[in-house]
Amino acid sequence: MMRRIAQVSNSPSMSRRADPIAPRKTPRQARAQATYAAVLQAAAHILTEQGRGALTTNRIAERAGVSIGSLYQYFPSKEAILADLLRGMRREMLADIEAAAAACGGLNLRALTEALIRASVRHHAQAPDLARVLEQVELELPGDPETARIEAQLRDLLAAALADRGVPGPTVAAQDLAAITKGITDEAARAGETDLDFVIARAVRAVHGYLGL
Amino acid sequence: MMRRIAQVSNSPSMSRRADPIAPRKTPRQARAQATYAAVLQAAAHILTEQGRGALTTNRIAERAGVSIGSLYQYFPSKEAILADLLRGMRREMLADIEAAAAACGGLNLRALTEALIRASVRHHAQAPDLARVLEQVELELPGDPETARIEAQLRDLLAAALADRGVPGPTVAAQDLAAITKGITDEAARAGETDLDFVIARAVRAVHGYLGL
Amino acid sequence: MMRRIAQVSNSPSMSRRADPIAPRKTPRQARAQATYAAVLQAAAHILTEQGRGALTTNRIAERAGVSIGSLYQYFPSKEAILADLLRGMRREMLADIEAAAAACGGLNLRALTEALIRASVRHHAQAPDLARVLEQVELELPGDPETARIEAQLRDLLAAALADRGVPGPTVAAQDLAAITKGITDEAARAGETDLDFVIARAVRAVHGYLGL
Amino acid sequence: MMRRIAQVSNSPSMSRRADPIAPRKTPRQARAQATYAAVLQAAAHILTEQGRGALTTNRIAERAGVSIGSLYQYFPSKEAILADLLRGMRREMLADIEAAAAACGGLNLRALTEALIRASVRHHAQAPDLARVLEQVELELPGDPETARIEAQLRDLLAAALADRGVPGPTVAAQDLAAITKGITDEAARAGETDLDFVIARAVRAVHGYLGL
DNA sequence: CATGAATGAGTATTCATTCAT
DNA sequence: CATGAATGAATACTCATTCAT
Repeated sequence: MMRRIAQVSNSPSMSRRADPIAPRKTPRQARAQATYAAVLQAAAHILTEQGRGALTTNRIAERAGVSIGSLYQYFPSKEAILADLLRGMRREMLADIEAAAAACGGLNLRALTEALIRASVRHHAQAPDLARVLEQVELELPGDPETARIEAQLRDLLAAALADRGVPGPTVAAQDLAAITKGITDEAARAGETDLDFVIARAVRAVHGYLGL
Repeated sequence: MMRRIAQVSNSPSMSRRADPIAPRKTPRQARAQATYAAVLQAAAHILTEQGRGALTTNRIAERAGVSIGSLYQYFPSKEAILADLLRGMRREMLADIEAAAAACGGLNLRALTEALIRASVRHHAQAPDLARVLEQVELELPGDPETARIEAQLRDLLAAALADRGVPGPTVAAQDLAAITKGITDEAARAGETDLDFVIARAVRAVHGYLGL
Repeated sequence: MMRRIAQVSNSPSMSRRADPIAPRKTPRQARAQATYAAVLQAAAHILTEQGRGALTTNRIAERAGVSIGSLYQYFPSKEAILADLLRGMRREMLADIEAAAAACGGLNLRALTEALIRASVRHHAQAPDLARVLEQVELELPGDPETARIEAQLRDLLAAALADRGVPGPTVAAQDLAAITKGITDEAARAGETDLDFVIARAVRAVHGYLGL
Repeated sequence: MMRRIAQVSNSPSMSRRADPIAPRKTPRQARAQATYAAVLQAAAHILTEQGRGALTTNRIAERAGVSIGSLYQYFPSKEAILADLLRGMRREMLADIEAAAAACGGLNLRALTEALIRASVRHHAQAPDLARVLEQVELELPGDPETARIEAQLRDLLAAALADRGVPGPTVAAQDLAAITKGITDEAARAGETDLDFVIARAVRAVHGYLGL
């Protein structure tokens, strides 16, 4: 699978002081923007290459070519950096899936699910290690409302699309569809597979079978 | 899903001094056996109740009612404890699946896959948090040959069973079957589902669809 | 006890570059004066409301509505701000005591001491927290000559007044008079007392007793 | 004034885990006892010689000839060390004052107050800097119940003794007696005085005057 | 063998201060 | 002059591991 490292284009909008996870302040000047992005980039790199255990704030700052003090100008804690990466990943995923769904407006269930799975696998395949780590991290992180909102939107989008096509129990079906796709993709990545289309085909077969198509 | 905490009856067979993950020495006497098991028990408890971040060797020793020195008599490092837990979990899983497969000797593909999925979901459901954490841990741990061997056995067992019933590409199919089951089970656990049979039914539907049954 | 927050009208007279405690430069323009005063105000507020541990230069600047850079235009260091506050407090105190002493030109010892104690307690009571913190700070601060001069003036003023009325050992007596007043006032503030006149009465009784009146 | 550095014989009795100020665990072995005492000794030294700003945990450990890890075996935080020193000082003070009071069982008010003042000044004079710093620190520290209890005992002891001798408003009088003594002693220490008897005489004069003797 | 005291490298985070824009 | 981004030494505290008793 091809790799493209990170989703670093998050644009924090408000300066929320009390929240330990919200970004600390909005970078206004160009230099500040660069620092902000560099920190996220560096964190993503370290996570994918060395794993969560190796993610220390000093290491992030060093890799970002930035002082530890600068890092803390923009992120109130290490967890805030992780939360930001996760948020960015979810935002991208939602955008991809929304685009795919929009492009399938009038299509039947077969075509729709295939398109969604294709988008999903492609997305996961870009940075499978990062995705896996961030999903692990999500379980320990104090929930970020923005992230929760995006995830809810994703679930609803999927469930609505299935409901439109007359799938019974669309909520559970949406969950299982996502779970099947994720399961097959992760395991394939772990096994070192690189042929995306093959992975997609198998996920599609499982989902279509699950839906009785 | 019901919970049953731990798989603590691992009995390491050889004393391998250089290996940082292999158990340090075989406890032969009763008291030693008890200490050994208590450490694993304690580690499993802490992992499920407080998460990986809370797992410290001192805490394990305290919870096990053992001195930190004694802990290090039996395990050369914290990672060795985790590796031991993982090994135990895999051993159990292999045993369960082997039993299920043996009981299905002459059965057709439908019945076989259902039995296997049932065993697998049941297994995961016993201690889903522990399983999840240990699987995360596995990615960072230096591979333990014993664990690798068990996993290979599991894959081969599954692949062989599928091959026997004429499934094409049995190795990939085995991987996907496991991935689908794991994906649906994990996501169900995360969503807080407790109706095991419902989860099993959905996994079976997906797998049967995948296999074209 | 009533509270009035700060003594912020210090007007530094000379530009002494090498001294780490002397104000950095004389603000001549109106805006500069305002900035200078705002910084002192902000520092006093933070000290009284949140204590010395919360006094950071960035926080001072923020509260003063001034950039951190501007703060350092006028004060060479955080200690300089504290020294300036202390100086201001001592100046006020000297002014109050001088006024009281002047008003008592021909009075006898009883009346004089009572007037001085009254002025002193009143002064302390305006901002007891700030006074206490600044006195703590004084012990750690490299001595500021201006402040030292004011304190010497105070001591001399008191000693002279006592000497004029025939008190033997006027220097020691002056020191003790101040110590008694400060001791009783501080302890009263700490105990949460609010009746200034009661505090004054007790200090007067002790001092008069001490002086054999 | 003579100096004798520290009150290091505190003997923590119970292991109270949640309290951020209570000692962390009771040192059982001789080596542990030594470490515990060395930390307190070192902290007292640094406080008196370099002031509170210089009191860092690493510095304490270094001066104590102990690793930073050992320090944290016995004290859960830096504040706990300060609280322990304060507690020790209060314990000593209470013991001294109790002894003095007991020795004055049937004495009249003049003799009693003189004895108490003598004890108090002597106590303060042993380590006046340490006493001052610890009293400052007390204001910021989360209150330790043990310390509060001792201080209450001290106040009550004094008030009762005064009440016994017919002093009106014995509680306020006790507070003022202590305040006067402390005020004169501190200021004398600050002025560099070394003649304890002279200090005592002046405090006695003020207190006797205050009490109308 | 068991104990638990001791170790110290490593971690997240703060804050006084500088300097390019 | 004003701004605020950047700096990095310093701080409190943790935890895997060792070793004397």
